[in-house]
Amino acid sequence: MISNRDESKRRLTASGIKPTFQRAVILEAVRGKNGHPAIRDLHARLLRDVPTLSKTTLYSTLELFARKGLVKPLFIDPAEVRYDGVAEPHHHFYCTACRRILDIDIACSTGRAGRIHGHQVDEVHGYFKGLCRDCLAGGRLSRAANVSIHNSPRRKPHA
Amino acid sequence: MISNRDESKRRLTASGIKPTFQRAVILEAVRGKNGHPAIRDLHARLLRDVPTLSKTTLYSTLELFARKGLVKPLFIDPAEVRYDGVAEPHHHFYCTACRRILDIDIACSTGRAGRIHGHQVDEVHGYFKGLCRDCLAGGRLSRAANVSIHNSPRRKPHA
DNA sequence: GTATATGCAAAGAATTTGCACTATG
DNA sequence: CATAGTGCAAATTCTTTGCATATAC
Repeated sequence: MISNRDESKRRLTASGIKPTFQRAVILEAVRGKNGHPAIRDLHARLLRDVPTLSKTTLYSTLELFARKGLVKPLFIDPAEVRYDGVAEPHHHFYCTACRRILDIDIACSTGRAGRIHGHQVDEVHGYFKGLCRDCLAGGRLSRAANVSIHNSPRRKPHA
Repeated sequence: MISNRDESKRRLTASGIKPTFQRAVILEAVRGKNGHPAIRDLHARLLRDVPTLSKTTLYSTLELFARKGLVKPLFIDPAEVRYDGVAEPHHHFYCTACRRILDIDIACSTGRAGRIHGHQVDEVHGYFKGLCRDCLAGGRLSRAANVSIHNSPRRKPHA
C-alpha cells in the first residue's frame, strides 16, 4: 500500500532520519501485524519484497530507530532481541510456548519512574512470562517451542 | 569457609541435586557478594579456586539450578544472561554505565500474578534501567561501558 | 557530485553439543 | 562398579565490522 509506505517515510523524516526505501519498508514491518519481531523474522518476511535486504542493514537500521526513539528493543525472549514498533511505554507478556509477545495493558510503574532507591530510572520494563490464552486453549497457534536457556524456550540450532 | 561450602552442599541435597564439589562452589559463587554474575564472571572468578572448571560445566550446572528453582536467569543485560542466586521474586535495576544489577524492593506485581488478560502468568520480571546512584555520584565504580545493542551497553568483541 | 546507506563476506562472542574421562555413592 | 558429572574441542547462531558499491538530496 502506497499510503503505509508514505506514512512510514513521513514518520522517518519527522524523526530526523533520511527516508530511504529500505528504512520505510523496515519501519512499516516493525509497526505492522505480527508485532515484536526479531531480526530474523524481519529478514525472512521482507526478503519477499526486497530480495537484496541484508541483515546488516536490519541491524544498523533498527539500532538507528532505537536511538531515535522510533522502536524499543525488548530483551524478554532469551534467544534473541525483539523489536517493538510502539514506542509508548507499556508492558509485555511472553508466551513460552508459541514465543509470541503480547502487549499488557496495566499501569504499574509504566512511565519513567524518576528515581528509585536513589537510582535514576530511564526505562521500566514489565515482563510477564507464561502461557498465553491461545496456547492454554489448545495451542493450535503454537510454533515450535524448543526449550533451551532454562525456563524459557530458545530456538535450537539447525543442526 | 568450610561452612559456606557445607551450607551449599546441604542446599543442593535439599533440592534433589547431587552435591558435587563444582556444584557447591558454583552455588556459593552465585549466592555470594558481587551478585547477578554472568557465566563469564563466574568462570573468571572461580578459575582461581578450581582451575579446571569449564564453561560447559557452568552452563549445564546453572541450567540445572534454574530448573530446580535454586537460581533465576535474568535477561536484563542485553549482552549476556545474568544469574540471580536469590530465588524469591523481586525486581531489578540495571545500571547502563557500570552494568551492575541491583535488587529493587518494591511490591508491584512481584508475585505470581495468576492471570492477566487471560494469559497464565508464571513469572513476573520488573526491569528498571538507568544510572545507579554510585554512577550518578561520580561513577568511580564504573566498569567499561561499551555501547552496542541500542540504549544499553554490550561488551564489545575483543577485536 | 558528495556524503551517506546498503550489502557482502568475514570476524567475534555467547551458547550448545558430542564424546572421552573422571569422580560419586 | 556403575551411573552421572565434568571438560575439551568443535559446531552453531546471533551480532558486529570492514570495505566496496549504490543511492539520496
